[in-house]
Amino acid sequence: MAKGITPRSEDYSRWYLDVIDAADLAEHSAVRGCMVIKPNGYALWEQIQAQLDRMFKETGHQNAYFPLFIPESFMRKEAEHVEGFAPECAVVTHGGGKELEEKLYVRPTSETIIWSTYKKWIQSYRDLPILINQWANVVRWEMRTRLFLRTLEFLWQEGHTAHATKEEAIEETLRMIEVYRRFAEDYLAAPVFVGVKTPAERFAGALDTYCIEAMMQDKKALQAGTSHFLGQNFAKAFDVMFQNEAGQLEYVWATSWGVSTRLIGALIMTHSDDNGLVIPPRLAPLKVVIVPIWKDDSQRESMCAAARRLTESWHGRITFKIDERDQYRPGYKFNEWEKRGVPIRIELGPKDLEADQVVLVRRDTGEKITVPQDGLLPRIETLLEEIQASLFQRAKAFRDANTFDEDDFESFKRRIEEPGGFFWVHWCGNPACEAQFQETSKATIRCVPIDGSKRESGKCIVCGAPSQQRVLVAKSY
RNA sequence: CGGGGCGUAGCGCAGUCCGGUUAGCGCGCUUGGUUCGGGACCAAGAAGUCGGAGGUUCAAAUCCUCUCGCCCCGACCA
Repeated sequence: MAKGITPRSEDYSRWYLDVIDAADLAEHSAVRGCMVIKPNGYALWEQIQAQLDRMFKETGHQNAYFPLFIPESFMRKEAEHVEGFAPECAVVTHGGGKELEEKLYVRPTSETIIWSTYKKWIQSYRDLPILINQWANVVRWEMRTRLFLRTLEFLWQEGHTAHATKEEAIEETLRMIEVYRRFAEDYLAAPVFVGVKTPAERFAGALDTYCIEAMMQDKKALQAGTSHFLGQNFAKAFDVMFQNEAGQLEYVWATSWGVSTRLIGALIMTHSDDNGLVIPPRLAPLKVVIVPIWKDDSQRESMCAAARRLTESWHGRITFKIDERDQYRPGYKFNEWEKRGVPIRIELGPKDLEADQVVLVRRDTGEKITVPQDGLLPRIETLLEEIQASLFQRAKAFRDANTFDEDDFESFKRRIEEPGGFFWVHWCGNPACEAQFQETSKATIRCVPIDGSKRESGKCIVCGAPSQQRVLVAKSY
C-alpha cells in the first residue's frame, strides 16, 4: 500500500495539503474533527457535485433547501430514527440570549424536517411523486473523527422522495443506488459491490438500506453511498396521507439517499500512490498542466509564448494551466503537479519546439509519450479516457485479487487479519451469527448482493444452518 | 470516558535523563548571484512568551506541583 494514504489526518494534510487541510482548525478542540476545504479541494468537490447533479436531473429530480435546525419534537416523532440519531446530535438550547422553549437539533439528516413539510404539500395522488434533492451540510457528533471519512460536520446531498405506491418507492430506491454505482465506477473509477444492509446495519427508520461498498488500498471496505426504502414510517410519523384515484386515503411511501465528502476520501484511498494524489480524469478540476522548459530569460519568453500558441484553441474545451513560474525548476514543478494528481503533464522544451512535438506524461503510470503538436487536443482527450479506464481496471483487478470465498470460520478469522480483504461467506440470516462475526473478527457484514451473484447453497459459517446466499464480509472504515 | 504518547521559529524535530555561554538543526520564507529536460547551489538575512501558572535554585526548556491543549489506540458511525 502506498505510504501516504493511511487514513490519518496528518498524512492527508501533509500529503495533500492543497486539497484539504483540517489542521488549521485543530488548534481549537471545540472544532476538532471539522474540515477546512481549501480552494483546490473544493474544486474537486464541485466536480463531484456537478456530475451527480446532472445524474439527478436526468432521473427527474430537482434541488431544494430545508432548514438547518430541527425542533426536538420533530426528531421524536419516528421512534427508531430518534433512537438512532439523538446520541450523535448537536443540540441548540439558547437563542437570542434566552433559553429556548423547545430545543433545536442541528440536522444529522433531514427526513424529519422534510416530512413535516411534505405533509403540507401532499393531498392528492396528483401531488406525487415528489422527487427532491438537497445539497447541504450535516452534523454528527462522532466520538472519533477521521478526515474525509468521518468528520463532525460534512457536506453531502440527500434525496427525499415521496410516492403513491410501495412498488414505485422501491423502484426509486434501486434507481438511485444504481446512479451511485454508475458514479462510483464511471467517474470515481472505484469498483463497488451493490447490496442491501442487514437489519443490524440499517439506517434508523428504514425498511431497507441499499449501499455501494468499495475496497480501499489497505483492503478495508468503505461504504460510499446509501439509498433507503423508508416504507410508510415517516408518512405515519408525520401523518402524511394522500387521496388515491378511488378517493381513499393512504399513507405516502418514502425513500432517501445520500453521498458525502467521504467520496473524496474514497477517491484518495483508491487511487493515490507514493507520489501523491491521482485524480480520475473525469473528475479532475485541472486536466492538463503544461510545463515549459527554458535556459535563460529570452528562451523563457519564447517557450511560454509557444505554450500559449499551442493551447490557444483549448479555452472552453478542456481545463489546463501553463506553469510559467520562474522561481522553480522543471523537476520541482513535475513533482508538485504529480502530488496534486493532475492526470496529464505536458513537457515543452526547446528540443520539442524544434521537432514540432511535445512530451505527454501520464500521472497514473508515469509513462512519457512523445507526440506531434499537430492534433494534440484530440490525442489528449483520448489519453484522458484511457487513463480513466485504466484506473478503474487497476482498482478492479486489485479488489478481485483480494476477494475470496470462505467456508470455514476458523480459517476466516485468520485470513481476515492476514492477508485481509473481502470474503464471501454463507450466513443463515440469524442476527446472533452476525454478532459473532463482529465480536470475534472485528469484521462486519457489508451487504447482501442484490444482483443475484453468490446465490448458492451452503452452510452458515458460524452455526452451520442452511444458507442460500453468500454475503460480503470485511473490515471497514 | 479508559490506556499510551507529545507540547521548543510557519512546518518537522534535537536539546530535558545528569540545571550552567547569546536555545540549536532541517525544510520553508526574504535579498543577491549562478542555475533551469525529474524535488538546484552559494552567500547574506528575518523569524522563539521553550503550552500556561506557581515553586526550588546564584542560575530552569531542563527539577517539583498544578493546569491547559493536542495526537494515537478502544467504545459510536456516511
